[in-house]
Amino acid sequence: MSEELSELARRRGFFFQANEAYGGVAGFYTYGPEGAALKRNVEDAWRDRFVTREGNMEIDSPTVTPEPVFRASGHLDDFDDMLVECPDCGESHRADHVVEDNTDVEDAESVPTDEVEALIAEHDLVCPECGVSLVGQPVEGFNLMFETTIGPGDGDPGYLRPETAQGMFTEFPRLKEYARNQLPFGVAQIGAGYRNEISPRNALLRTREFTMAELEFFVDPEDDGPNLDRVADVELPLYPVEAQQADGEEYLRLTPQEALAEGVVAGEWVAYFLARSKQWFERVGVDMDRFRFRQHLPGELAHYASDCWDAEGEVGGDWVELEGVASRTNYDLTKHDEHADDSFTVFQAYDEPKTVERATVDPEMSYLGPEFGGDAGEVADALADLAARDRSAFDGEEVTVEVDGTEYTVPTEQTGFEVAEETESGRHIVPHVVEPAFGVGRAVYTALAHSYETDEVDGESRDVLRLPAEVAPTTVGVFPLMDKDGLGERARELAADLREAGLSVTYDDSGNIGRRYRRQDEVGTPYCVTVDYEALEEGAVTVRDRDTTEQTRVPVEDLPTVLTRLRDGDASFEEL
RNA sequence: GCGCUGGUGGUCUAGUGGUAGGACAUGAGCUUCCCAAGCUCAUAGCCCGGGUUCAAUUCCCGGCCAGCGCACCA
Repeated sequence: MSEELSELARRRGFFFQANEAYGGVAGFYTYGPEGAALKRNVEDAWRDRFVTREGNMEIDSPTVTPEPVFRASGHLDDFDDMLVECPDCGESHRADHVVEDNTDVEDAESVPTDEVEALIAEHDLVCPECGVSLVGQPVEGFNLMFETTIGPGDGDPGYLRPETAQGMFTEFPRLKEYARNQLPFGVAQIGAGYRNEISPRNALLRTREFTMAELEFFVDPEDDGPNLDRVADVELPLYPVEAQQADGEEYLRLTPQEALAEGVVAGEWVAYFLARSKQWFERVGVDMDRFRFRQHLPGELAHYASDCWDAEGEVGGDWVELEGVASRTNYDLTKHDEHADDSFTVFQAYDEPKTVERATVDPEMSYLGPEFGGDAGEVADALADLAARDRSAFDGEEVTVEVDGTEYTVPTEQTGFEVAEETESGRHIVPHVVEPAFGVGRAVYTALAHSYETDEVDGESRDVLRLPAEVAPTTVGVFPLMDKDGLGERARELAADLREAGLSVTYDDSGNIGRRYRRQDEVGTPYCVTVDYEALEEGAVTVRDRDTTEQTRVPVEDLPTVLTRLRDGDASFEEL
């Protein structure tokens, strides 16, 4: 199955290994003419669904990203695996796991590699596979991010982004302004991501450079969720943790409301995006009989996620992850708020301003300065913290605070302590994020695999890609029945007219008519138009439907409208 | 990264220590004309490097790539 599909993909120009003229390198693919058109159409459909129709905004941020961003996001640490190889059997093991499993060391992942080597020597650890000693074997860090240098010389370290999401997070301070500080709002991006996979596999399914389409949807967790009535009729095939642990293949088929009511899905926005995702996958050609949402097992969750559902499609007997809908909580924005200079919060006004009592200090610095010298500033900060935390500490004559292990005692009258009423009109919150993140190449591959069929027409087998008309690389093939008696000229003219009307058109006059139909079947062209003698006389042509191979006559002047409606799903072939 | 298998026109393949044959596809011509028709002609190939040899696409070693399994990982 996947072999046939790869062969078709190569032969017909959907996708193929990149740089083959130089031997090629694993994990990189070029989309050929058909594939690039298909991919673009899939992306356009995604943009239509998750940007335009949701009222979200789209950005386009750099792929090269400076190191501090990933230090903040956690990718520098958490995308870095320590590997140690057995000298005897050659197995590679996660060095931190070997240490954690055999010593009382916890969180070995955060220990430097040379110390991990020392730990292995100290405890005389052995290969979990064959029992040979690992002492003296080098422990090597392997970070899945591609590293680069920004600028000349040593420059600044940078990385190719492993996800587009960080672009939405790092630019959040400006984006929230564009959203006029109103939650919820969503920011989307379609673009390349990079992961230096140890072992790229399965054509487009695990590559080192790949296109993702990600939506970061920022919400106030205390606000109401989406209007689920709009997706009330969508049935979600859910495969929750409990079902997986019971080793069952039983899926729950629930609407978003039911899934929430029964506690299967925790978040309203997650439920909403699962429904929208399912609709979108169906729209671009994923077979709903080979589709499910699988909940991440606890140990499977990424470092930033509290809950995650994967959209999966079955290809060749394996389930392929197509999308992850993750609750990223406020992890990322909080991290960037800590590490970066700007503020990653949104001011949420209360319905009614609140009056609160607040304990504050206004220390007399002309006293603290001479008394504590260079530590005076920190003492003042400590007093402010203490006031907010425990106002009773200021009841006596003196107040004592601790800074870096040293105690400082200050007369209360010098602290400017007071309890005052303040009016609060709102609060600054760090929004939570719900993230539907799609692998575009995986969606394209799965749509191809699910569309690919071999059937029989008049006893002859034919390969056909039953891609939805909306995403098919070419919408219409135009053929002269024969290239003579003016049929060719008329057909070329018609092809040009249809292109002018915005349709993707292929012209073909080579070989007999049946062969030309089969060529278009193989690349998934949904409609073919043939110019015959009657067309010259009556001004009507035959339109042939890919899936049924049936034909009907349509007046030439109606053709641009009819074909456009067919492509956009505003009409069906049977209605013609 | 380890193991197994493989790498011959665009695609799929046969075969050989003396540089290769087929099928499909593609292009031209004739013919035919609404579902892969026929004939003629044409284009086009032994993954890369090293070794053995008079001679390597073939044998050996290494590499790269692919598929699968393991490991790793979204």
